[in-house]
Amino acid sequence: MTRKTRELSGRPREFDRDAALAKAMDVFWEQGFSRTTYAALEKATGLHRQSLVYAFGDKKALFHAVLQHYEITRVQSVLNQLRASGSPLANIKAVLDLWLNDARRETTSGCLFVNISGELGQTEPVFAKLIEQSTQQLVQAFERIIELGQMRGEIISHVNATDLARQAIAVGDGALLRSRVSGDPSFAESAFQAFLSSIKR
Amino acid sequence: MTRKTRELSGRPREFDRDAALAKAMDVFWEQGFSRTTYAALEKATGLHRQSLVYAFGDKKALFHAVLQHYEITRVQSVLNQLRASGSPLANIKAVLDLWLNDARRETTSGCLFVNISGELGQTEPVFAKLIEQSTQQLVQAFERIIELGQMRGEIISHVNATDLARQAIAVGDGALLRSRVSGDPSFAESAFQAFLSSIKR
DNA sequence: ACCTTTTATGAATAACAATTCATAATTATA
DNA sequence: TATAATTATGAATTGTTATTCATAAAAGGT
Repeated sequence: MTRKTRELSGRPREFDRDAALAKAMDVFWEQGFSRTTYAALEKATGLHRQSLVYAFGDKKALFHAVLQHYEITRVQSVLNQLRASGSPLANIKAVLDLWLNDARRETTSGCLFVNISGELGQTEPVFAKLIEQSTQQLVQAFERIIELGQMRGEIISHVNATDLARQAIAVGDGALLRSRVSGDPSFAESAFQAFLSSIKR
Repeated sequence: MTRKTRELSGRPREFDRDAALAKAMDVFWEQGFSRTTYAALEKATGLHRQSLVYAFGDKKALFHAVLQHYEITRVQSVLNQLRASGSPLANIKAVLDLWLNDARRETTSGCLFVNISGELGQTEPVFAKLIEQSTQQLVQAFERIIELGQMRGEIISHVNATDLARQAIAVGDGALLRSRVSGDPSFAESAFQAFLSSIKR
């Protein structure tokens, strides 16, 4: 049973829920779902496993909360960057730079959603749907900014904006994945460079 | 201990090694490494788990053999397609079509290497290196065909061939991953369409 | 002060999965 | 035909990990 807010009586929680979630997120980010153990979660959060169960439910429920936390803290910032005013190409470039930072990190490298996508596949519909929704939001935001860029003559217009938006996500996902496995961010740098150059008008 | 070839005496193996490997490959392809159990491998291959151990070694060794089998049967065919004579753009298109078939499959969807990349990360250097080598071969083959395409005027030449080659891999990996999670190949179709159109001169 | 509710924590348990054991079977060779 | 080597298969066993138990502690409400 997950307790959301403090309702009435009872011993107050000694730790910060979001801080614990952030620490747990790093573990799943690094190790995926199956390989993450409660021992690792205890070490990272400094909490007793039972405290995690009280606060978030079982392992799947905790992971679900982690995915939501990622969506709020990470995906949203990318969406904000895409929706910002200013030059469409500059906004896209800024997002690619955000992703490059993720590729360059030693631990928690790449994108949590990408890292676990292969592991989960279609076996966990709840998680798949959560990831899918974020992906669609990102595609839509890319689509809008690309359309704007096409209208302003910054971006090539002989390619469909929806297709270009999906390509952007695919390049991002694939490049971050490859850089994570190789431990070398230059793959992502290269791929992003090519993408930017090839859509520029 | 893995037995490679039939040397001398002893009871002969009743099953075909490569056929068993192909069946095992499908299980890992679908479920990844951690989630794959010997029960599932027994069911898929029709073999006793101990027979698998005799033939391939423990779970990691079996998985290693599976990865090599994938490299030989799948990666090589992509490489052949890229190195084929004929129009560079047509060759690239043919590879994207191969990948689309992988995206459209219900089971064993996507690319085995991509699917397990996120799960493994850098935790298993042997597997990471195997995947990395295949990736580099693919990048090189793309690079060559793209250079040729640029010389022939089929492909845009204001973008570096190496960067474009890495972008091609990134788009392929990312698109297959997204289509696998969503169960909808249209994402990959879209992304590939955009890639082809945007590199065409 | 007492009861109820919630959390903290050490310990137990239960489920599952990889590995190993033990034995029979099948072949080549001496 | 006896022996060594290898495989097939049912049955343990070992190890790991998520989950649950049990008890103490810390709050609010009456």
